[in-house]
Amino acid sequence: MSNGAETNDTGAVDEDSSGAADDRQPEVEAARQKVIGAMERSAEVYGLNRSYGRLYGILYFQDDPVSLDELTDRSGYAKSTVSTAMKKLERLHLVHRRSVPGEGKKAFFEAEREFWQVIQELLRHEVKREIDIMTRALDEAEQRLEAAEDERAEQDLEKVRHLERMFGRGERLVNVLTGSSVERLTSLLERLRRE
Amino acid sequence: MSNGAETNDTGAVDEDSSGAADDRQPEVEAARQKVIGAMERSAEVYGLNRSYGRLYGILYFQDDPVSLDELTDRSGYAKSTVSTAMKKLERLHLVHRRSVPGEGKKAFFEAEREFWQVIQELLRHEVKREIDIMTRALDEAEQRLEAAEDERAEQDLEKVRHLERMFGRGERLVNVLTGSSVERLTSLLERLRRE
DNA sequence: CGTTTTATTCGGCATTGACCGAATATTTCG
DNA sequence: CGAAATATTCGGTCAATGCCGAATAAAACG
Repeated sequence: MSNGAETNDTGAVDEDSSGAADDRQPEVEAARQKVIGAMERSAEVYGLNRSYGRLYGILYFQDDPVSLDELTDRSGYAKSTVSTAMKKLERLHLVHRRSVPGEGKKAFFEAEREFWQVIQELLRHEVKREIDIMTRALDEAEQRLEAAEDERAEQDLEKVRHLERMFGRGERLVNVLTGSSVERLTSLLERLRRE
Repeated sequence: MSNGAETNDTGAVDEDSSGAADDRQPEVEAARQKVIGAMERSAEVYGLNRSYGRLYGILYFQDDPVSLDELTDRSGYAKSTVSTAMKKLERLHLVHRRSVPGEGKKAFFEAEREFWQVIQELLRHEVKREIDIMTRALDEAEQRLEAAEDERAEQDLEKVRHLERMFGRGERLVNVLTGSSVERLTSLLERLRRE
């Protein structure tokens, strides 16, 4: 607990590129914390844990990959907590695990900073899988309902088919979104806005 | 607990339009349960509770608005649970609260069956609000960093601006999506696929 | 192959959240 | 306005989750 203020209480942590400790300039640190705080909030809203937002935020501002130990220092969480959090963040494609040549087994992490990339991966894997499962359930339900000749069955059938149409559209949308490059999609968006 | 099988254990619940009890045709009921089960799963995946998926599913298959008491019967949950669940589902724009003329205070609910509608409302309210909050945090961070003349600040500034660009795009996307009718967007999607 | 370094898993505690039934508030109707 | 019908809130219980530190496993190194 009391995680808000103790982020850099360990004092002289060696810094990545500029070489200086990063709690020197209080304004810079305040700016970072502002953004990281917003990320924590976002994480919470989108169904994740605040800690994930925090950890992602820490990574976001580091130029070079960060080791597990350094992350535990910077975040204030226990190593085990960070380890499991990293596993989840990796599954969400929000961070990447790196290994650094001279550093043995040590694991390093870096933030994926292109959100569109993250969204695409999520669509490709999680969302697509959900659509597939739903589609299978709908198909099976449709077959059962077609077999049963019943007034009740007719009404349900209509509703099931409505769902099938919507999920079909969803699937096509996902295909388009995951099949295009970021550039193509942004230019498309621009065109859209002007039309 | 044991929610899977006890949905219609109360026997003769009066049925809406067709007039017949709906656990007569086991095939029809099985089809429904298949779909409702998939909805429960989906709810879970998208960060909601299984019970919400279940309640939505029950509503989805009813032609006419359903009262709280009937929902309680059909779902097996306590009235208080259903009440709070409905409040949340309303906030998510997944169900609408209706009042029926002759029925006094009694509240009725019906499912919003057009998912795109749901998504648009969600974008318009929740997502937009999140984007706004993040944007404010980023602006403030940017100002602080512009004030501090520091090598460190430069690097952070770059990253903050990167976030601002991404969220700016996100906002424009949300605007386009919420500003267009379903028809326009589906036809657009079709065009997109063919290009 | 043992030792060292590092990551992961596990058991346990504290917090949170879901759900319930009872109590309370609100609305409608006579 | 009082009584009846209905919805909501509240306190409590149980399960799930987050987080920790210790124990274990896995990998790299000499």
